[in-house]
Amino acid sequence: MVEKSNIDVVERRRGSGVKLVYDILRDEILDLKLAPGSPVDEVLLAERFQMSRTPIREALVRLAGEGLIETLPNRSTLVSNIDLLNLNTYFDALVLMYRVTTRLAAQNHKPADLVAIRELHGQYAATVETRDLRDMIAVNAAFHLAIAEAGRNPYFTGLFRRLLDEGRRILRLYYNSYDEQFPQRFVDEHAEIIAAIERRDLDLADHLGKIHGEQIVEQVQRMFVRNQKLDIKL
Amino acid sequence: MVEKSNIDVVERRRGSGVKLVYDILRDEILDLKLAPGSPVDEVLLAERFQMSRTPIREALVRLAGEGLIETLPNRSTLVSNIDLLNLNTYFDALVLMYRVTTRLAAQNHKPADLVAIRELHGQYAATVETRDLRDMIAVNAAFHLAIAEAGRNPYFTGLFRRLLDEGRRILRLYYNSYDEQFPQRFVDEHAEIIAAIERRDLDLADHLGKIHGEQIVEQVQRMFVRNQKLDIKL
DNA sequence: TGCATTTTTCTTGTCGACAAGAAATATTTT
DNA sequence: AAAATATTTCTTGTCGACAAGAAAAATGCA
Repeated sequence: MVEKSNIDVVERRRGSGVKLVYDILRDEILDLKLAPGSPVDEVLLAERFQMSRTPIREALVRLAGEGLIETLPNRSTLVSNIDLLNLNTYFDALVLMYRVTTRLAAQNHKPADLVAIRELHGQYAATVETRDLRDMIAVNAAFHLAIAEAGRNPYFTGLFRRLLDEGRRILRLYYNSYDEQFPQRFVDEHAEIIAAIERRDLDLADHLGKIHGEQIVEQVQRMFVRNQKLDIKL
Repeated sequence: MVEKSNIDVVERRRGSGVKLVYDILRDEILDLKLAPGSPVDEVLLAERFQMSRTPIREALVRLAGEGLIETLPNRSTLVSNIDLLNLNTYFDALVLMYRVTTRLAAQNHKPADLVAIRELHGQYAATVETRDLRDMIAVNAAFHLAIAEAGRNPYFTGLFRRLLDEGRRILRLYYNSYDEQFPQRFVDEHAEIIAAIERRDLDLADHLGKIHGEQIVEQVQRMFVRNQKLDIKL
């Protein structure tokens, strides 16, 4: 009979460790399981993931490249803070990317893209029913990313992905005050956007993307103001 | 008298090695001193820079994060190829960023920004006189980046920087067929852009940015076609 | 000779150990 | 007791060595 050690030393494929650590830490940062400003200790991570500091460090370098962590030379590395003072620059970029990606999707999409988009649209509608915020944020991001992919411009898709990631953190900040009525409206707007893309109506797609983006922005700003009034520390 | 070794073992500040390697390799890639597709050997680089593979690797991970090199797992790492088939998506993104950054600069600039922009404008005019293409490309990029900085949206600035970097590589491909008449026109257009920014005329700045971007695109496309006719391998 | 298989080589991926830098703590000096 | 200085501690940065994986070369076999 094979003896099973109580410490799981998992056999990993060479090279997979970095991706594992990167993916997990990235999710934990974006879901605010790791609070902004909290320290990221290489030695602790090495113990936690049962590997040496080298692959841990590589994952951290990648995360730093995306701005998710910050490295203070010779001292420590921290989870990046969310810059709430410059939220407007974030919103500017987000709305423009909503417009551009939706417009390009109307222009460049192929039939297979619409299948994928509709699939995610259905998933989003389902998560709205369950009222699970984490799923809603994730599926909504995936839905809009699928539209961006259909637009076939990797430069825009890349920036959009980063903006949606940052949005995961921002939305999570407002978890409690999340207004439960607006998701249904978003489902309808998503449907309109899909229709415009399918009809290849570039200007309408652009316009709907703009409205949709601006409504999300407005919603977040309202939550922001309300939280400030409630004196919630950010 | 102090004896000087013929091997320069330079005393470096701890942590500076990565930045050194990163900066040099980045420049060499963007100036096409390292040809797209050519191998990047960690051991060779370690010997060249007189340091161990660890900091070399960290620099390479960062370059990979920006898409400048590609890593084939367990095998080799290469300088990324320039995707000439999808040039149009590149141009789409570039023109939009020209527009957006110029518009935002008109909206958000402060007096100090204009000083910096004008300084680079002067430098650009000077490099046009010398007809040194490498300087022209670099200073032109710096000029437009300064405008982007004045727009104060780091998301746009980041994407724009990457696009201008990629442009360094693309322009260098066409070095020989570079048309010597258009730089002077660009100097004049730069002056118009500065004036629009100073007047805070958002729509005009946007429009001029668009025209300027499209003219660069047109120029590159013309060179592209001419090179294809001449049967130059790309 | 032509093809499959084994061996070698070459490059990357991972490790454990040590050094350097900065902050925190302890010590000395006035 | 307060300030300056020395020491310790803690985390990151770098190193040299070795292992793993894949391609290339060499070998064996029909």
